[in-house]
Amino acid sequence: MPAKTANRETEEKLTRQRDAVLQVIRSREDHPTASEIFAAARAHLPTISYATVYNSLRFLKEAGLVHEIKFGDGASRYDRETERHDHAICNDCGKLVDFDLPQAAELMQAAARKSKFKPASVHLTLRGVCPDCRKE
Amino acid sequence: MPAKTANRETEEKLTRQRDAVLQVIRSREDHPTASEIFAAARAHLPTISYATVYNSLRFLKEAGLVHEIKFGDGASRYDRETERHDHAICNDCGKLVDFDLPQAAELMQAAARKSKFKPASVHLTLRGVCPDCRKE
DNA sequence: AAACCAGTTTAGAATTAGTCTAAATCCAGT
DNA sequence: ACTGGATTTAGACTAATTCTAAACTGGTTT
Repeated sequence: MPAKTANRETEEKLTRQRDAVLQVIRSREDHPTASEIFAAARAHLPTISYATVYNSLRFLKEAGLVHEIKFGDGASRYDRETERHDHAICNDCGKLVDFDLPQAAELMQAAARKSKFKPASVHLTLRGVCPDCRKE
Repeated sequence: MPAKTANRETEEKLTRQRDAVLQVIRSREDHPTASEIFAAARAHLPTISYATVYNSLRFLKEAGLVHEIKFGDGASRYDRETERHDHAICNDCGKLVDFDLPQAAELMQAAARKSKFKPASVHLTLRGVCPDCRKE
């Protein structure tokens, strides 16, 4: 799947700083925190500030170009994958992996029935042990 | 379902402060934050400190008497329900509701297959609009 | 009962993630 | 070049939580 492209209006507002932040996220397989993104963006744009990283993340999120993942444990993480998907977290090493459960639509209906909410989205989190940690 | 009772060892260590925190959580239908618990516990035990509330919450969590819910938005919330269950969050008013999806065990297997993790637990989050907000 | 000790509580300092503010800078249109 | 709105910057600020070190408990031991 090719990376989502920005629409006209978003593209016009994609300043050097915002683009640097976007490129950092797109260049990584993992899910960096704001502070990791800040460090990596500095390598390209040495004067970029912390606040600008946060501002850029908000902008990119609202434009639908990146996805924010919040788990209780510390800082938000950012994901280049913007389609709906689920997450697995390793209880040993903390690794965070994306996957997609195709039955999500049915699940959402089932959850809506149980809770009486009008459904908008569902998200599933698996906790367990990742393949690497399992070997040891 | 009756409230889970503490085992012998836990019961011995259930100091006045820890018990006050537990009673606050058990007395509420909703999911209070640490600061709400602190305020309520002070009503019974005027000298209890913030740090003790946090220490007590950690103790109770480890003893399996309360459950911590962390969503990205601000403070952790605490839940008297300690059995596995899912959550629905209202996008309008922020209300947090418990429910249980009986197909959780199958879901966990499906998620484990997709992610290649050794599964330990699953948790599902529905976002949508709660019945109250829907009326308006 | 005085001394002791491990565990607990207390108040406040420290830490972390993220937001806010106000001044400086940038850039498109005149 | 000049202006105005949006953006960036550095640093102050806030909120949630953890840490620290001293004081306090309550149950033994002498």
